[in-house]
Amino acid sequence: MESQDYLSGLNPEQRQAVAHFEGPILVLAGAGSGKTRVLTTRVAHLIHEHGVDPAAILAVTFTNKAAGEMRGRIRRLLGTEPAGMWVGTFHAIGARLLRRHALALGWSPNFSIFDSDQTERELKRVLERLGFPPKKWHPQAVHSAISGAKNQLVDAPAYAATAADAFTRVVAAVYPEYQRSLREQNAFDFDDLLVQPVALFEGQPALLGQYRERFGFLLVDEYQDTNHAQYQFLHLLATAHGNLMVVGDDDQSIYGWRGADIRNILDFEKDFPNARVVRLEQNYRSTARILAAANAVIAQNVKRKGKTLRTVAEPGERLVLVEALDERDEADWIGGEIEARLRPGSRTPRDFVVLYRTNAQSRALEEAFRRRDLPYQIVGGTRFYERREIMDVLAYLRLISNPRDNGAFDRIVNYPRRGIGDTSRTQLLEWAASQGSAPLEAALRADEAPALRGGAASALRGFAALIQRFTALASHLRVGELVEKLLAEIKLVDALRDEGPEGDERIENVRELVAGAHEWDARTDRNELEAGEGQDATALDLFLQKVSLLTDVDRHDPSAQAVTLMTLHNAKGLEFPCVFVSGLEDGLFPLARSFDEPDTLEEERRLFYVGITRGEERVYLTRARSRRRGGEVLSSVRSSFLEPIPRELLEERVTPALQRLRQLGEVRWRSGTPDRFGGFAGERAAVGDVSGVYLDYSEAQEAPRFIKGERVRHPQFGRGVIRELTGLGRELKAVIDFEAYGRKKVVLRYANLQKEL
DNA sequence: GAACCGACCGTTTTT
DNA sequence: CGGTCGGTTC
Repeated sequence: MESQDYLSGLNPEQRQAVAHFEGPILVLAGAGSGKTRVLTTRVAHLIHEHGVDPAAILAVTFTNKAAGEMRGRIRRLLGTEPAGMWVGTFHAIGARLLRRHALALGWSPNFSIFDSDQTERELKRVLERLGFPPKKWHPQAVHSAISGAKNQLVDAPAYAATAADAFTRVVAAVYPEYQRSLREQNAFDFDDLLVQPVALFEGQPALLGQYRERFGFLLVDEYQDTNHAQYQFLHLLATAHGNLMVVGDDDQSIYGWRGADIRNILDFEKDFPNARVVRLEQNYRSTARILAAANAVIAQNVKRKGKTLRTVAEPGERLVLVEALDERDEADWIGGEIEARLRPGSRTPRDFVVLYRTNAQSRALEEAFRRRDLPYQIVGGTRFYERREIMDVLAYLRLISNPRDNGAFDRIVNYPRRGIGDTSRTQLLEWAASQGSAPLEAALRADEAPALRGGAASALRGFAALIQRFTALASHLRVGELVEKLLAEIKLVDALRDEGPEGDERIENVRELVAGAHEWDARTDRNELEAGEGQDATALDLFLQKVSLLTDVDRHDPSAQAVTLMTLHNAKGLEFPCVFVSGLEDGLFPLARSFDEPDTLEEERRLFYVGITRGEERVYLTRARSRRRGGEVLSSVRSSFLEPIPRELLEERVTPALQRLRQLGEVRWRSGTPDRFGGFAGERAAVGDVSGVYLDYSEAQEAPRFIKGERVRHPQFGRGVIRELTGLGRELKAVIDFEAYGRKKVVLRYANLQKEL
């Protein structure tokens, strides 16, 4: 292969980036500007032209799937496997490092990775143990506080030093305990996969030196979404030689809420003063009209590096702006439009994607698609690996792999039922704690526990023996065989069948898991097992760690003949001929809470920008006049995000149902104005559907109006300050910090609040 | 020890 | 509205 072969198809800027050899480089790559191509081609170029050893390259991608694709494309460019190159997400790379060096940190290589669910269960246990009622201090909230701290590389002592109010003091107490119990269980949470490698490197300069030497070239995709821990990780490795290429787009930074720091990309040139900067502004994906709309939207943002996408593409069709009656009508219209455009040979279901802001919106769409028999695949929402039956099987596997995983033990000790109830379980756990041993160990010797009934004790022993037997099997069986043997042994399918109708779907899911395990066996050759990951990890360990890091997007199959349904967040990096962005209503998109802070509103807007720029040929922007949200019907106004789009780019339509309604004339719609309630724009309207006639029964608001931050007096609780206002009309609720009673939520209709002057 | 039933709660996005 | 949790009952 000659380098001009793969360089010839590139534009000058792309070529500049690809040809860059040593030193730091920032590639600001607009949507659809061919950044994946630049990344992969540069890797190929490094290897082919500069003779860089593939093993000296570390490439970070945003999803596992992207990692696989990148490796594949490089292989095709080179004609050989880039052996030894590391490609993966930050989390996967972190897990890989930890597997190699777990012992140095006090973990062993068969560690469990706790997902949010397991993390929150563990936090709940810790909260209880420390005497904080989990009802008052939500494990979820504590989790997000700890997660935020970890992503900022703030450890437990540092956190405690800054804890100021009641909540942070609780977190400060929980954090070290939680960390201790992770270690006790030989487990890491997601955030640890980023934080612990940094701790490892910082604690062991010699080891860091080895990796610095090994990874002479680093490449990072989606750099705008890195958080501080990831930043630190990269800098530890890259600062010495400076051979770091980061690719990203500040306009597509959408993960601020999980700690991503947009400053990482904005300040790259400060971090590396000698950095080269290349801008990719030529878009190859979308029509000129789609691009013009996207540019108009993103131009509203203040905090950006500033770039404008160009295209030589045709103007294309105008964007279609659709107004529907409600979410059902919206979904139905979308389904109808897709159906009408399906032409075998040209448009097929996989050409379409429907995007939404919140997962809850998928329900109406799903129903509409079912009614029409349109094939669809939902990405996200209830994830495959979070389904109960899957979690159950995985809990078995996790316990087999890591006998100290107490969460897994707890989950399956009595599933399928083996006569071990809460009482026996509690007794066992207490006894185990008093002995200082893990529950599984204790179960093995359950007959020595004084408090346990004989029946329970022997059931526990049987269970522990079963796990032990499979632990032995795991060292030489392939994962697929192991799972099948396990399922037969515990008779899970029978248990599921007994659960009645929904058991069938669960059985299907379990079968899918088994198939997945076999597939994984087939793809993972022995070399990888032996060479890559050290002697101590079994195939099962690797499988589990891999599975824990899989995301929904990884399971998305773009070749399946189905319409894709997913959140805007999940759509990053993907493209489709036809894109629907739904729910464009103030309060939903942008989401109500984001109105308060300009930064958050800008992030929301970037999300919209991401949505529009997914489209190649056609973009639809849909909204509903009223929408059911959590039991109440809200009427809403069009999203303010639509305003900057020039009218001549748009074709406005209404759904047939709304059309009919308009012809009936004279309907009093009291569309809500962005209000002083600080919350959802719009007001509650009781909408009755009587043969297609919608009536507005919303009530006059007689209650005095309150605003966020206002001082009020409550007949019972005394003085306080309004912190949050939610719900509308009669359902308006306020979260108030009372001077004497702390935080309470009250319904204004009943509370009889007075303004405090 | 398990099944059923009612109360309550939350509702952004994800590795 | 839907799901989870806790309590009650068999």
